[in-house]
Amino acid sequence: MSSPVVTRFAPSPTGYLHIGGARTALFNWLYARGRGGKFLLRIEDTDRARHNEAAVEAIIEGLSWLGLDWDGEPVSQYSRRERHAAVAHELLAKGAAYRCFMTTEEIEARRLAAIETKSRFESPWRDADPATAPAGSPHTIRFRAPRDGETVVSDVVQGEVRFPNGALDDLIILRSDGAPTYNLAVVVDDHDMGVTHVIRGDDHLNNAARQQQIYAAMGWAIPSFSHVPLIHGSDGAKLSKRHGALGVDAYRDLGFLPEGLGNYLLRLGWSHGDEEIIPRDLALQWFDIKGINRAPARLDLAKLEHTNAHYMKALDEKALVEKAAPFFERAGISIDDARRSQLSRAAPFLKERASTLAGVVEAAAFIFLERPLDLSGKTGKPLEKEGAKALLAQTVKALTSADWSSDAALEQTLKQFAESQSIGFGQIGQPLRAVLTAGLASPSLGEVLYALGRDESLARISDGVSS
RNA sequence: GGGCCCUUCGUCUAUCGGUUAGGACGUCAGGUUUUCAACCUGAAAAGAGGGGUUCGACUCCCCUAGGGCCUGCCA
Repeated sequence: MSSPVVTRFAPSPTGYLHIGGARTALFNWLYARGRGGKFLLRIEDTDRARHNEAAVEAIIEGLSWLGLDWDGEPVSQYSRRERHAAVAHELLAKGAAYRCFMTTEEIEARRLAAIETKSRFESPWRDADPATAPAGSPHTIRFRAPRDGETVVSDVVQGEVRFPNGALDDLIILRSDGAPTYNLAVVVDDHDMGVTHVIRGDDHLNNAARQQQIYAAMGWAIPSFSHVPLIHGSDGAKLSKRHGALGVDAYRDLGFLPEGLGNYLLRLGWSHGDEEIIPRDLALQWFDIKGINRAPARLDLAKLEHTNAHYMKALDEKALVEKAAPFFERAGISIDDARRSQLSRAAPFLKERASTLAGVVEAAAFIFLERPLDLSGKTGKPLEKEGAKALLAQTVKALTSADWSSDAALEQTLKQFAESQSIGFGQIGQPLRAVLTAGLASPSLGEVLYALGRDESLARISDGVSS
């Protein structure tokens, strides 16, 4: 019945994978992979200045990090420029395009005049006798777009969008240096690559009309178009640098997991009933273009964090330590074997309290404090209480002979100790927490002791007693 | 200026003519508690405005306002 789905992601190499681009890539990937189709990658580097290896690498890294794999090699649009030029000449031969000898100044003047008279911008060469052309002069090739009537783009997201042809002028498809322009290149490449579904940002909706005219002129089948709304910043304006992170690499460096960012991006502008947590396998099952909203969505960091926290909790100890290690290194805490084992003991409680990998570093700060801890000021206050230090000294004794194999056992020891002294847990808990963590945010005391380990814990308490 | 798109709680969204307009994040208030979180319970919070169509509109149509995209020998 229907032919296999082929989608593509076609970013221009800007130096990073834009967060909005990541979302359209995700949509394309899900649509293709969820239907046993192909997902292709093409770099829109028609403009020579954009033909830049490092920028391509950044996009590839971003996609890989997000777990979006593509079929075949990434296609460089630049490398296909001869094919594009050939199509331009084919259009010329068919009479669907013409040579235009206008200079930049002439174009500028005509354009202003067209706005002035509210008429369609047109090149005088559109209807000129080719014989009158100044032979050998530099010229562009323009597409001969229909003057009258309308072009109707049937968009899966936007519905039927009608463009009066009078508003669409004859665009240049081949520059005077022989290089193709974007609108020609996209059409030729999408056709040659067998793309069946074009899913892209709605900043291209207007282009779709022009592109459709080229498809028609070439007699090519028009792919299914889906123009998805752009992502906006928290103030509703187009996402830009002042809104913060733009590239997915920046979100990675902030400590977000690809699963978390991916889930968040998926829910931004797309929904499946009331579902919020949608792992990749369910996304593959559920994703459909029909669920995409028509209104632009704003990026909300708080919700991203919440979504990410969910995936943090799903990480096992080993993965958590592995993934968080670079964040510790960056904070100047090198992770040796001893620290690695402290971290993995603490992992179950750390991941409960951190919504990002960077947050793990904060949550684990109490573990890597250097002895002796700074107990000055408010931090040491619980120690000033009558009998607090004596109580701590007793606690050391109780803990020395305790079972250190689990946080629950340690918690139990502390509870029993408090009972044996007939005091409330708070009385021992407060000074103990002070000397163990110097007042930093930390998990339950059993967990703190277990994470620090016997030697470090007892040393910290003794430090406190003699402070 | 012209063409096109959009408009439900602060934010992401559900609703496909009949609902007390639902959920999630965030916020606030309680609970739990040895700190910070997490967690649990509850609350406040929305159909941009105006006209139609209809027995009945968030839902369909029109206008207005606001926002966005395009209008390049950029993509």
